[in-house]
Amino acid sequence: MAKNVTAQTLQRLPLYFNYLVSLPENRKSGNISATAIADALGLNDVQVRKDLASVSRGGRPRTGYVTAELINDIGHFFGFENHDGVIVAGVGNLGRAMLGSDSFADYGFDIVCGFDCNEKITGTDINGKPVRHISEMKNFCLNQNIKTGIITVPEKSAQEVCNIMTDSGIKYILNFASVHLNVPENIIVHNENISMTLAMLTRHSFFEKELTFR
Amino acid sequence: MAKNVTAQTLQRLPLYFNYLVSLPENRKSGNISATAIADALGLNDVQVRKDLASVSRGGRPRTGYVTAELINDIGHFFGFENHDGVIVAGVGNLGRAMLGSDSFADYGFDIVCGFDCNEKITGTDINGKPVRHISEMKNFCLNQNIKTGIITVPEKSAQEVCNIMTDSGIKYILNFASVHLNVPENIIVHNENISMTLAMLTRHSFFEKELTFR
DNA sequence: TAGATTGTTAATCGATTAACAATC
DNA sequence: TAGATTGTTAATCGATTAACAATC
Repeated sequence: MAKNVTAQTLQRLPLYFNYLVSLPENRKSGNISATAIADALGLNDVQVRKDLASVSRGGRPRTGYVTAELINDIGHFFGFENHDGVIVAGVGNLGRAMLGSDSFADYGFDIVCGFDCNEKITGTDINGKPVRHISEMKNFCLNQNIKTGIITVPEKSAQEVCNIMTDSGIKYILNFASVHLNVPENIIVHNENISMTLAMLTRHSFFEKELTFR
Repeated sequence: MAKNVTAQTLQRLPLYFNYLVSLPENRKSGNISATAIADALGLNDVQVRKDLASVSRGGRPRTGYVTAELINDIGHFFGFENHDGVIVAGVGNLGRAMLGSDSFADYGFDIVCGFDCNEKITGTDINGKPVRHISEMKNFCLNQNIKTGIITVPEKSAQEVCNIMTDSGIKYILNFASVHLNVPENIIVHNENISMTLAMLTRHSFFEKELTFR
Protein backbone atom coordinates (compact mmCIF):
# COMPACT_ATOMS: atom_id res chain seq x y z
CA MET A 1 0.00 0.00 0.00
CA ALA A 2 0.89 3.69 -0.26
CA LYS A 3 3.03 3.33 -3.38
CA ASN A 4 4.18 6.94 -3.48
CA VAL A 5 0.87 8.58 -4.11
CA THR A 6 1.36 11.96 -5.78
CA ALA A 7 -0.23 15.13 -4.42
CA GLN A 8 -2.55 15.19 -7.44
CA THR A 9 -3.77 11.67 -6.84
CA LEU A 10 -4.21 12.40 -3.15
CA GLN A 11 -6.42 15.36 -4.03
CA ARG A 12 -8.60 13.27 -6.31
CA LEU A 13 -9.08 10.26 -4.05
CA PRO A 14 -11.67 11.97 -1.80
CA LEU A 15 -13.57 12.78 -4.99
CA TYR A 16 -13.84 9.15 -5.93
CA PHE A 17 -14.78 8.27 -2.40
CA ASN A 18 -17.58 10.83 -2.22
CA TYR A 19 -18.87 9.86 -5.62
CA LEU A 20 -18.96 6.15 -4.77
CA VAL A 21 -20.59 6.74 -1.39
CA SER A 22 -23.24 8.97 -2.95
CA LEU A 23 -24.25 6.23 -5.37
CA PRO A 24 -27.75 4.75 -4.90
CA GLU A 25 -27.79 1.50 -2.93
CA ASN A 26 -28.51 -0.72 -5.93
CA ARG A 27 -25.42 0.52 -7.75
CA LYS A 28 -23.33 0.49 -4.60
CA SER A 29 -23.86 -3.25 -4.23
CA GLY A 30 -22.58 -4.01 -7.73
CA ASN A 31 -19.54 -3.21 -9.85
CA ILE A 32 -18.33 0.02 -11.36
CA SER A 33 -15.83 0.74 -14.13
CA ALA A 34 -13.12 3.38 -14.07
CA THR A 35 -14.67 4.65 -17.28
CA ALA A 36 -17.99 5.27 -15.55
CA ILE A 37 -16.32 7.09 -12.66
CA ALA A 38 -14.28 9.19 -15.09
CA ASP A 39 -17.37 10.12 -17.09
CA ALA A 40 -19.31 11.07 -13.98
CA LEU A 41 -16.52 13.27 -12.65
CA GLY A 42 -15.34 14.70 -15.95
CA LEU A 43 -11.91 13.08 -15.71
CA ASN A 44 -9.81 10.82 -17.92
CA ASP A 45 -10.41 7.11 -17.43
CA VAL A 46 -6.73 6.12 -17.44
CA GLN A 47 -6.10 8.72 -14.78
CA VAL A 48 -8.84 7.23 -12.63
CA ARG A 49 -7.40 3.74 -13.11
CA LYS A 50 -3.91 4.92 -12.17
CA ASP A 51 -5.20 6.74 -9.11
CA LEU A 52 -7.18 3.72 -7.97
CA ALA A 53 -4.23 1.42 -8.58
CA SER A 54 -2.36 3.18 -5.79
CA VAL A 55 -4.92 2.26 -3.15
CA SER A 56 -6.93 -0.72 -4.38
CA ARG A 57 -6.16 -4.34 -5.14
CA GLY A 58 -7.39 -3.65 -8.68
CA GLY A 59 -10.39 -4.30 -10.85
CA ARG A 60 -11.23 -7.03 -13.30
CA PRO A 61 -11.38 -6.73 -17.08
CA ARG A 62 -14.90 -6.58 -18.41
CA THR A 63 -16.59 -6.11 -15.00
CA GLY A 64 -14.58 -3.30 -13.43
CA TYR A 65 -14.20 -2.80 -9.70
CA VAL A 66 -16.40 -4.11 -6.90
CA THR A 67 -17.90 -0.86 -5.66
CA ALA A 68 -18.04 -1.78 -1.98
CA GLU A 69 -14.46 -3.01 -2.09
CA LEU A 70 -13.31 0.21 -3.68
CA ILE A 71 -15.05 2.32 -1.05
CA ASN A 72 -13.36 0.19 1.55
CA ASP A 73 -9.93 0.44 -0.02
CA ILE A 74 -10.04 4.22 -0.28
CA GLY A 75 -11.41 4.41 3.27
CA HIS A 76 -8.62 2.17 4.47
CA PHE A 77 -6.04 4.31 2.68
CA PHE A 78 -7.32 7.36 4.54
CA GLY A 79 -7.41 5.44 7.80
CA PHE A 80 -11.17 5.60 8.34
CA GLU A 81 -11.13 2.52 10.53
CA ASN A 82 -8.73 4.15 13.00
CA HIS A 83 -9.80 5.48 16.38
CA ASP A 84 -7.56 8.49 16.78
CA GLY A 85 -8.27 10.73 19.73
CA VAL A 86 -8.64 14.43 18.96
CA ILE A 87 -8.96 17.38 21.32
CA VAL A 88 -10.60 20.74 20.69
CA ALA A 89 -9.23 23.94 22.19
CA GLY A 90 -11.81 26.71 22.48
CA VAL A 91 -15.40 25.78 23.28
CA GLY A 92 -17.21 28.65 21.57
CA ASN A 93 -19.72 28.07 18.82
CA LEU A 94 -17.22 26.48 16.49
CA GLY A 95 -15.69 24.28 19.16
CA ARG A 96 -19.16 23.24 20.28
CA ALA A 97 -19.97 22.30 16.69
CA MET A 98 -16.90 20.03 16.64
CA LEU A 99 -17.77 18.39 19.96
CA GLY A 100 -21.37 17.99 18.84
CA SER A 101 -20.66 16.44 15.47
CA ASP A 102 -20.99 12.69 15.18
CA SER A 103 -19.53 12.45 11.70
CA PHE A 104 -15.89 12.35 12.79
CA ALA A 105 -16.28 8.74 13.87
CA ASP A 106 -16.89 7.67 10.25
CA TYR A 107 -13.46 9.02 9.38
CA GLY A 108 -11.62 7.31 12.22
CA PHE A 109 -11.54 10.21 14.65
CA ASP A 110 -12.77 10.36 18.18
CA ILE A 111 -13.25 13.86 19.57
CA VAL A 112 -12.43 13.07 23.16
CA CYS A 113 -12.39 16.37 25.02
CA GLY A 114 -12.85 20.12 24.75
CA PHE A 115 -10.66 22.63 26.55
CA ASP A 116 -11.46 26.20 27.52
CA CYS A 117 -10.42 28.78 30.08
CA ASN A 118 -13.95 29.94 30.86
CA GLU A 119 -14.81 28.39 34.21
CA LYS A 120 -18.51 28.65 33.51
CA ILE A 121 -18.21 25.79 31.05
CA THR A 122 -15.26 23.76 32.33
CA GLY A 123 -16.58 20.69 34.07
CA THR A 124 -19.66 20.48 31.85
CA ASP A 125 -20.40 17.98 29.08
CA ILE A 126 -21.24 18.59 25.43
CA ASN A 127 -22.64 15.67 23.48
CA GLY A 128 -21.12 13.41 26.11
CA LYS A 129 -17.68 14.97 25.71
CA PRO A 130 -16.17 16.63 28.80
CA VAL A 131 -14.96 20.22 28.79
CA ARG A 132 -11.87 20.77 30.89
CA HIS A 133 -9.74 23.71 31.83
CA ILE A 134 -6.96 24.40 29.38
CA SER A 135 -4.38 23.94 32.14
CA GLU A 136 -5.27 20.23 32.18
CA MET A 137 -4.46 19.75 28.50
CA LYS A 138 -0.88 18.63 28.86
CA ASN A 139 -1.57 15.87 31.37
CA PHE A 140 -4.62 14.73 29.44
CA CYS A 141 -2.84 14.48 26.09
CA LEU A 142 0.25 12.79 27.44
CA ASN A 143 -1.83 10.24 29.37
CA GLN A 144 -4.11 9.45 26.46
CA ASN A 145 -1.42 9.79 23.81
CA ILE A 146 -3.34 12.40 21.83
CA LYS A 147 -1.52 13.63 18.74
CA THR A 148 -4.16 15.77 17.04
CA GLY A 149 -5.73 19.06 18.09
CA ILE A 150 -8.23 21.51 16.65
CA ILE A 151 -7.87 25.21 17.47
CA THR A 152 -11.15 27.11 17.64
CA VAL A 153 -10.12 29.92 19.95
CA PRO A 154 -10.15 33.64 19.04
CA GLU A 155 -7.24 34.94 16.98
CA LYS A 156 -5.56 36.68 19.90
CA SER A 157 -5.19 33.48 21.94
CA ALA A 158 -4.38 31.14 19.05
CA GLN A 159 -0.59 31.27 19.30
CA GLU A 160 -0.66 30.77 23.06
CA VAL A 161 -2.98 27.76 22.76
CA CYS A 162 -0.82 26.44 19.95
CA ASN A 163 2.21 26.55 22.23
CA ILE A 164 0.36 24.62 24.91
CA MET A 165 -0.62 22.03 22.31
CA THR A 166 2.92 21.45 21.05
CA ASP A 167 4.03 21.29 24.67
CA SER A 168 1.36 18.60 25.20
CA GLY A 169 2.81 16.36 22.51
CA ILE A 170 0.28 17.31 19.82
CA LYS A 171 1.77 16.75 16.38
CA TYR A 172 -1.06 17.73 14.01
CA ILE A 173 -2.97 20.98 14.37
CA LEU A 174 -6.06 22.01 12.48
CA ASN A 175 -6.23 25.77 12.97
CA PHE A 176 -9.47 27.69 12.44
CA ALA A 177 -8.11 30.99 13.75
CA SER A 178 -7.08 33.16 10.83
CA VAL A 179 -3.60 33.87 12.11
CA HIS A 180 -0.29 32.35 11.21
CA LEU A 181 1.05 30.02 13.89
CA ASN A 182 4.73 29.58 14.64
CA VAL A 183 5.48 25.96 15.44
CA PRO A 184 8.56 23.78 15.93
CA GLU A 185 10.01 21.96 12.93
CA ASN A 186 8.20 18.64 13.34
CA ILE A 187 4.67 19.92 13.95
CA ILE A 188 2.22 20.03 11.03
CA VAL A 189 -0.38 22.79 10.94
CA HIS A 190 -3.23 23.17 8.53
CA ASN A 191 -4.90 26.56 8.46
CA GLU A 192 -8.54 26.23 7.59
CA ASN A 193 -9.62 29.67 6.46
CA ILE A 194 -13.32 29.63 5.66
CA SER A 195 -13.28 33.16 4.28
CA MET A 196 -10.51 32.26 1.85
CA THR A 197 -12.42 29.16 0.80
CA LEU A 198 -15.44 31.36 0.09
CA ALA A 199 -13.26 33.74 -1.91
CA MET A 200 -11.86 30.95 -4.07
CA LEU A 201 -15.31 29.45 -4.53
CA THR A 202 -17.14 32.60 -5.53
CA ARG A 203 -14.47 34.64 -7.25
CA HIS A 204 -12.38 32.10 -9.10
CA SER A 205 -14.48 28.96 -9.27
CA PHE A 206 -11.39 26.93 -8.59
CA PHE A 207 -13.44 24.09 -7.15
CA GLU A 208 -15.78 23.75 -10.10
CA LYS A 209 -14.56 20.50 -11.59
CA GLU A 210 -13.99 19.01 -8.19
CA LEU A 211 -17.55 19.29 -7.18
CA THR A 212 -20.05 18.79 -9.91
CA PHE A 213 -20.70 15.08 -10.04
CA ARG A 214 -23.56 14.70 -12.45
CA MET B 1 -5.69 41.15 -14.47
CA ALA B 2 -6.55 37.45 -14.35
CA LYS B 3 -4.17 36.38 -17.13
CA ASN B 4 -5.21 32.73 -17.12
CA VAL B 5 -4.02 31.81 -13.68
CA THR B 6 -3.42 28.05 -13.45
CA ALA B 7 -4.94 25.95 -10.69
CA GLN B 8 -1.47 25.49 -9.22
CA THR B 9 -0.83 29.23 -9.05
CA LEU B 10 -4.27 29.79 -7.60
CA GLN B 11 -3.48 27.34 -4.82
CA ARG B 12 -0.22 29.07 -3.97
CA LEU B 13 -1.47 32.65 -3.96
CA PRO B 14 -3.17 32.38 -0.53
CA LEU B 15 0.16 31.11 0.77
CA TYR B 16 1.98 34.22 -0.33
CA PHE B 17 -0.80 36.35 1.05
CA ASN B 18 -0.71 34.70 4.47
CA TYR B 19 3.04 34.86 4.61
CA LEU B 20 3.15 38.57 3.72
CA VAL B 21 0.38 39.45 6.15
CA SER B 22 2.11 37.54 8.97
CA LEU B 23 5.31 39.56 8.51
CA PRO B 24 6.28 41.91 11.37
CA GLU B 25 5.23 45.53 10.82
CA ASN B 26 8.73 46.81 10.10
CA ARG B 27 9.18 44.37 7.23
CA LYS B 28 5.64 44.87 6.00
CA SER B 29 6.32 48.55 5.40
CA GLY B 30 9.36 47.86 3.21
CA ASN B 31 10.21 45.75 0.18
CA ILE B 32 10.49 42.03 -0.27
CA SER B 33 12.10 39.89 -2.96
CA ALA B 34 10.61 36.84 -4.63
CA THR B 35 13.76 35.03 -3.52
CA ALA B 36 13.02 35.81 0.13
CA ILE B 37 9.42 34.62 -0.20
CA ALA B 38 10.55 31.45 -1.96
CA ASP B 39 13.11 30.71 0.73
CA ALA B 40 10.61 31.26 3.51
CA LEU B 41 8.02 28.98 1.94
CA GLY B 42 10.39 26.36 0.55
CA LEU B 43 9.52 27.12 -3.07
CA ASN B 44 11.44 27.99 -6.21
CA ASP B 45 12.03 31.71 -6.72
CA VAL B 46 11.16 31.73 -10.43
CA GLN B 47 7.89 30.04 -9.59
CA VAL B 48 7.08 32.73 -7.04
CA ARG B 49 7.91 35.44 -9.59
CA LYS B 50 5.69 33.83 -12.21
CA ASP B 51 2.84 33.40 -9.77
CA LEU B 52 3.09 37.01 -8.63
CA ALA B 53 3.29 38.24 -12.21
CA SER B 54 -0.27 37.06 -12.77
CA VAL B 55 -1.71 39.31 -10.08
CA SER B 56 0.73 42.16 -9.44
CA ARG B 57 2.06 45.08 -11.44
CA GLY B 58 5.52 43.65 -10.91
CA GLY B 59 8.59 44.27 -8.83
CA ARG B 60 11.77 46.21 -9.45
CA PRO B 61 15.23 44.78 -10.07
CA ARG B 62 17.49 45.07 -7.06
CA THR B 63 14.74 46.13 -4.60
CA GLY B 64 12.02 43.55 -5.22
CA TYR B 65 8.35 44.16 -4.58
CA VAL B 66 6.74 46.75 -2.34
CA THR B 67 5.28 44.49 0.35
CA ALA B 68 2.15 46.52 1.02
CA GLU B 69 1.45 46.76 -2.70
CA LEU B 70 1.81 43.03 -3.11
CA ILE B 71 -0.58 42.31 -0.24
CA ASN B 72 -3.00 44.70 -1.89
CA ASP B 73 -2.64 43.15 -5.32
CA ILE B 74 -3.26 39.63 -4.11
CA GLY B 75 -6.15 40.87 -1.99
CA HIS B 76 -7.59 42.64 -5.00
CA PHE B 77 -7.23 39.50 -7.10
CA PHE B 78 -9.26 37.58 -4.53
CA GLY B 79 -11.81 40.39 -4.30
CA PHE B 80 -11.19 41.27 -0.67
CA GLU B 81 -12.50 44.80 -1.15
CA ASN B 82 -15.90 43.49 -2.31
CA HIS B 83 -19.01 43.57 -0.15
CA ASP B 84 -20.76 40.38 -1.20
CA GLY B 85 -23.79 39.39 0.82
CA VAL B 86 -23.82 35.82 2.12
CA ILE B 87 -26.60 33.91 3.86
CA VAL B 88 -26.31 31.00 6.28
CA ALA B 89 -28.85 28.18 6.33
CA GLY B 90 -28.98 26.33 9.64
CA VAL B 91 -28.42 28.26 12.86
CA GLY B 92 -26.96 25.51 15.03
CA ASN B 93 -23.50 25.78 16.55
CA LEU B 94 -21.75 25.94 13.21
CA GLY B 95 -24.19 28.45 11.73
CA ARG B 96 -23.92 30.55 14.86
CA ALA B 97 -20.13 30.51 14.50
CA MET B 98 -20.49 31.86 10.96
CA LEU B 99 -22.90 34.60 12.01
CA GLY B 100 -20.70 35.45 14.98
CA SER B 101 -17.43 35.71 13.09
CA ASP B 102 -16.20 39.15 12.17
CA SER B 103 -13.36 37.97 9.97
CA PHE B 104 -15.44 37.52 6.80
CA ALA B 105 -15.48 41.29 6.28
CA ASP B 106 -11.71 41.32 5.69
CA TYR B 107 -12.26 39.00 2.76
CA GLY B 108 -15.05 41.02 1.15
CA PHE B 109 -17.97 39.07 2.55
CA ASP B 110 -20.91 40.31 4.52
CA ILE B 111 -22.86 37.62 6.35
CA VAL B 112 -26.25 39.27 6.15
CA CYS B 113 -28.73 36.78 7.56
CA GLY B 114 -29.21 33.35 9.09
CA PHE B 115 -32.14 31.07 8.23
CA ASP B 116 -33.62 28.28 10.29
CA CYS B 117 -36.90 26.46 10.69
CA ASN B 118 -36.81 26.46 14.49
CA GLU B 119 -39.30 29.12 15.55
CA LYS B 120 -37.60 29.51 18.91
CA ILE B 121 -34.75 31.31 17.20
CA THR B 122 -36.34 32.91 14.14
CA GLY B 123 -36.85 36.59 14.79
CA THR B 124 -33.81 36.81 17.06
CA ASP B 125 -30.44 38.43 16.38
CA ILE B 126 -26.97 36.93 16.51
CA ASN B 127 -24.07 39.35 16.49
CA GLY B 128 -26.44 41.90 14.98
CA LYS B 129 -27.45 39.53 12.18
CA PRO B 130 -31.15 38.61 11.98
CA VAL B 131 -32.33 34.99 11.98
CA ARG B 132 -35.34 34.43 9.76
CA HIS B 133 -37.53 31.50 8.88
CA ILE B 134 -36.28 29.46 6.00
CA SER B 135 -39.50 30.14 4.09
CA GLU B 136 -38.40 33.77 3.79
CA MET B 137 -35.14 32.90 2.06
CA LYS B 138 -36.30 33.21 -1.53
CA ASN B 139 -37.75 36.70 -1.16
CA PHE B 140 -34.79 37.85 0.86
CA CYS B 141 -32.19 36.64 -1.62
CA LEU B 142 -33.99 37.90 -4.69
CA ASN B 143 -34.52 41.32 -3.12
CA GLN B 144 -30.96 41.67 -1.89
CA ASN B 145 -29.41 39.92 -4.88
CA ILE B 146 -27.60 37.35 -2.75
CA LYS B 147 -25.59 34.83 -4.76
CA THR B 148 -23.71 32.95 -2.04
CA GLY B 149 -24.99 30.60 0.66
CA ILE B 150 -23.46 28.49 3.41
CA ILE B 151 -25.18 25.25 4.40
CA THR B 152 -24.79 24.30 8.06
CA VAL B 153 -27.92 22.17 8.50
CA PRO B 154 -27.92 18.47 9.46
CA GLU B 155 -27.22 15.96 6.71
CA LYS B 156 -30.80 14.88 6.35
CA SER B 157 -32.06 18.38 5.48
CA ALA B 158 -29.09 19.45 3.36
CA GLN B 159 -30.50 18.53 -0.06
CA GLU B 160 -33.83 20.17 0.70
CA VAL B 161 -32.16 23.38 1.85
CA CYS B 162 -29.89 23.23 -1.18
CA ASN B 163 -32.95 23.13 -3.45
CA ILE B 164 -34.41 26.17 -1.72
CA MET B 165 -31.12 27.98 -2.21
CA THR B 166 -30.89 27.32 -5.92
CA ASP B 167 -34.52 28.34 -6.20
CA SER B 168 -33.57 31.58 -4.42
CA GLY B 169 -31.02 32.49 -7.05
CA ILE B 170 -27.99 31.36 -5.04
CA LYS B 171 -25.13 30.46 -7.36
CA TYR B 172 -22.31 29.49 -4.98
CA ILE B 173 -22.83 27.06 -2.14
CA LEU B 174 -20.38 26.23 0.63
CA ASN B 175 -21.66 22.95 2.04
CA PHE B 176 -20.65 21.77 5.52
CA ALA B 177 -23.04 18.81 5.56
CA SER B 178 -21.15 15.67 4.62
CA VAL B 179 -23.55 14.60 1.90
CA HIS B 180 -23.35 14.97 -1.84
CA LEU B 181 -25.70 17.64 -3.18
CA ASN B 182 -27.41 17.43 -6.55
CA VAL B 183 -27.53 20.84 -8.17
CA PRO B 184 -28.41 22.28 -11.57
CA GLU B 185 -25.66 22.70 -14.16
CA ASN B 186 -24.69 26.31 -13.42
CA ILE B 187 -24.50 26.10 -9.62
CA ILE B 188 -21.10 25.68 -7.98
CA VAL B 189 -20.87 23.71 -4.74
CA HIS B 190 -17.86 23.28 -2.53
CA ASN B 191 -18.08 20.53 0.05
CA GLU B 192 -16.10 21.39 3.13
CA ASN B 193 -15.52 18.13 4.92
CA ILE B 194 -13.64 18.78 8.14
CA SER B 195 -13.20 15.08 8.89
CA MET B 196 -11.59 14.52 5.49
CA THR B 197 -9.32 17.50 6.07
CA LEU B 198 -8.25 15.96 9.38
CA ALA B 199 -7.63 12.64 7.65
CA MET B 200 -5.40 14.20 5.00
CA LEU B 201 -3.59 16.25 7.63
CA THR B 202 -2.83 13.47 10.07
CA ARG B 203 -2.52 10.43 7.84
CA HIS B 204 -0.85 11.72 4.68
CA SER B 205 0.65 15.09 5.65
CA PHE B 206 -0.43 16.44 2.30
CA PHE B 207 -0.52 19.97 3.63
CA GLU B 208 2.99 19.94 5.02
CA LYS B 209 4.76 22.19 2.56
CA GLU B 210 1.75 24.45 2.28
CA LEU B 211 1.77 25.34 5.90
CA THR B 212 5.15 25.61 7.44
CA PHE B 213 6.28 29.16 6.80
CA ARG B 214 9.48 29.49 8.72
C1' DT C 1 30.44 50.42 -11.24
C1' DA C 2 29.23 45.84 -9.18
C1' DG C 3 25.73 43.13 -7.64
C1' DA C 4 21.09 41.91 -6.52
C1' DT C 5 17.03 41.24 -8.47
C1' DT C 6 13.47 41.05 -12.12
C1' DG C 7 11.20 38.88 -16.06
C1' DT C 8 11.76 35.86 -20.13
C1' DT C 9 13.32 32.25 -23.07
C1' DA C 10 14.89 27.44 -23.18
C1' DA C 11 15.55 22.87 -20.89
C1' DT C 12 13.89 19.56 -17.80
C1' DC C 13 10.89 17.10 -15.32
C1' DG C 14 6.63 14.95 -14.23
C1' DA C 15 1.74 14.31 -14.96
C1' DT C 16 -1.77 13.33 -18.24
C1' DT C 17 -3.38 10.98 -22.06
C1' DA C 18 -3.18 7.89 -26.06
C1' DA C 19 -2.25 3.38 -27.85
C1' DC C 20 -2.36 -1.39 -27.09
C1' DA C 21 -1.77 -6.02 -25.36
C1' DA C 22 -3.88 -9.00 -21.78
C1' DT C 23 -7.98 -10.67 -19.62
C1' DC C 24 -12.41 -12.45 -18.71
C1' DT D 1 -16.20 -15.79 -29.70
C1' DA D 2 -16.68 -10.65 -29.51
C1' DG D 3 -16.42 -6.88 -26.75
C1' DA D 4 -15.77 -4.33 -22.60
C1' DT D 5 -12.57 -3.37 -19.48
C1' DT D 6 -8.07 -3.51 -17.07
C1' DG D 7 -3.24 -2.28 -16.54
C1' DT D 8 1.07 -0.89 -18.90
C1' DT D 9 4.16 1.15 -22.12
C1' DA D 10 4.96 5.19 -25.07
C1' DA D 11 3.73 9.95 -26.58
C1' DT D 12 2.14 14.34 -25.38
C1' DC D 13 1.35 18.09 -22.80
C1' DG D 14 2.10 21.41 -19.28
C1' DA D 15 4.40 22.94 -15.12
C1' DT D 16 8.70 23.66 -12.91
C1' DT D 17 13.25 25.00 -13.01
C1' DA D 18 17.63 26.53 -15.07
C1' DA D 19 20.05 29.94 -17.71
C1' DC D 20 20.51 34.60 -18.92
C1' DA D 21 19.80 39.27 -20.56
C1' DA D 22 17.80 43.63 -18.75
C1' DT D 23 17.45 46.84 -15.02
C1' DC D 24 18.36 49.79 -11.26
